[in-house]
Amino acid sequence: MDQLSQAEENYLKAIFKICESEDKPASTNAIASELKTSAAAVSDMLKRLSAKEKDLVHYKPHRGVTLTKDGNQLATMLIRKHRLWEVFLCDVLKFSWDEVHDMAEQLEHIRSEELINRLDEFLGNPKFDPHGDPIPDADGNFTKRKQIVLAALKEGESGVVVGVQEHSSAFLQYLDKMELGLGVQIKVIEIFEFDSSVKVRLSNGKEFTISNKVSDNLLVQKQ
Amino acid sequence: MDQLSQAEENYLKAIFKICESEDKPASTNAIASELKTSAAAVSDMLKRLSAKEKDLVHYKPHRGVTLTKDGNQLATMLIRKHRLWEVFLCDVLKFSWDEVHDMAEQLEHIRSEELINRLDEFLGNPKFDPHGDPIPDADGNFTKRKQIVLAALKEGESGVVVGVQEHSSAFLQYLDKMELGLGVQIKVIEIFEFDSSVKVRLSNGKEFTISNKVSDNLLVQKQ
DNA sequence: CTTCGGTTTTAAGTAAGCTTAAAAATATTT
DNA sequence: AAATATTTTTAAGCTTACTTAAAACCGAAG
Repeated sequence: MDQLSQAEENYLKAIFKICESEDKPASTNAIASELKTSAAAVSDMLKRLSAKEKDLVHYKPHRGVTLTKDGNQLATMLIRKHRLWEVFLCDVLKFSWDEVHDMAEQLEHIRSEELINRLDEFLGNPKFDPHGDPIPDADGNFTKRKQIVLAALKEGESGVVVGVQEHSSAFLQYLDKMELGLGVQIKVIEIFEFDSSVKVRLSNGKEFTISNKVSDNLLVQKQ
Repeated sequence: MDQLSQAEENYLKAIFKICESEDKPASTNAIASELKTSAAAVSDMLKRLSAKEKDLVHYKPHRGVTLTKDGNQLATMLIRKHRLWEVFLCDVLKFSWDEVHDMAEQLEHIRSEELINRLDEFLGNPKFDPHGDPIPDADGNFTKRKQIVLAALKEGESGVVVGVQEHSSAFLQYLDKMELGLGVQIKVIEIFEFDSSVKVRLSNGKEFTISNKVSDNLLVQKQ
C-alpha cells in the first residue's frame, strides 16, 4: 500500500482512540459512532483495511478490531500532526483553544514528515497541545503525566489544571469564562454529596461551584 | 453546492492558469495535460462542474471552458492560499524554494478563510511568494509588476531578478547554484546570436554565460 | 438448548473520479 | 469540397466510500 486515504487515516485514528480508552478491541458500532457513519460502512472499510498487504489492523469479523504495531505507529503520527498544528494555530496564529479542532482535523492529513518535524522544531518541541494533551515525538513516544480528574480530589486538596477530557467548544468556552484555563491552581473547598457538585477556590481568589459534569472532565495534577 | 472537492478545486485552478496564459477558453486536452489525467476524465468533470447550481464555469462542448466571475474568485483564493503557504514554508520553516510546491499543493485545500487571513497577517501581508509570483489579497486583487524575461534585455542593459516562469526543482536548483536568486542584479554583457545564449555579469562581479532556456524563464525588472 | 435482542455483516445501489476504447465532432490538407 | 487528422465526447467499467435493507451471528435469558 502506497499511501493511506484520508478516510483510512480517520479509521485508524478512531480505532486508536477507542482501543486506548476502553483497552479492548474496537467494535464496529463504536467506530461508526465515533466517525458518524453507518455500521455497514465500517464493516466495509475494515474488510478493505485488513486486506491490505501492509497490515495495519487485526480484524476478525464479529470480534472487533485492534491496531497492529504499524497501525499504531501511523495513528500516533496522525495525533502528533493534529496536536502540533493545534499548537501552531493557538500559539502562532492566536486562535483560541475552542476554535482549532476542525482546522487541525484537516491539517493532520498533510503528508510530509519533514514539514511536521520542522514545524515541531519551530514551535519549540512542545510536549503538550493547547488542551493539555501530550504530543508524541518523531519516534511516537509521548510524555505521560500523573493526572486525575478534579472530581477525584477530596475536600481541602489542591491541583493545577493540566488538561480536559471533553474537547467540545461549549465546554472550552465555559472554562474560559470561568478562568479555568491550563495552569490555574484550584483548591477544593467543599463537595456537595447530593449532586457531586464542588465548591472551588482559584489562585486568583475567586470562589464558585461547578457541576460534576465539569469536575469529571477537568484534569488536574495533584499538589 | 456546499463545498468543492479537492479534485474540483484543482480543475478550477488549471482552467484559471490556462485561460490566463493563453487568453482564450481552456481546451480539454490542455486541462488534461495540466492535471496529468485523461481527456475523457476532463470531459466528465466539466460536465459535472457546469451542471452545478452555483455556476463556476462556462462550458460549451467542443468549445472549451472559461471561468465565471465566481469561478475566477474561487481560483484566485486557491492561488492566494498556495502562495501564502509557500511563504510560510520558506520564511518560517526554512525550506528552499524548490522544495515547497508539493506541500503547498496540499495546504491550499485547507478550508478556512480565517486561517488564511491570519496566516497572511502573521507573515506580514507579503505581496510576492518565494518565486516572485504575486499573492492576491483577501479580496482577490494582486500587485502587478512590469517584469520582462531576461532574454528581452539588449546588450548593456541591466535588470533585477524578480521571478521565474518555470517552477521545476531542476531549474530552481540551477539558479541557486549560479546565485541567481530573487533580488540579484544582472547586466547583459553580450548576446550570442547563433544560440541566443547570453553572457551576464552579476552584482557580485561574477560573469558567466546562460542558455536561452534560462534567459527565457528568468523574469527581471529593467533598470 | 432454544429463542430473542442487539450487533455485525452481506447485498444492492449510488456518486465521484478515474481508466481505455469507440464514436462523433471539429480542423486541416489536398 | 472531400479526405484525413486531431480533438473531444460518449460508453462501459473500475475503485473508494457511502447509503439502506435484509440476513447472519452472538450472547444472554428462560
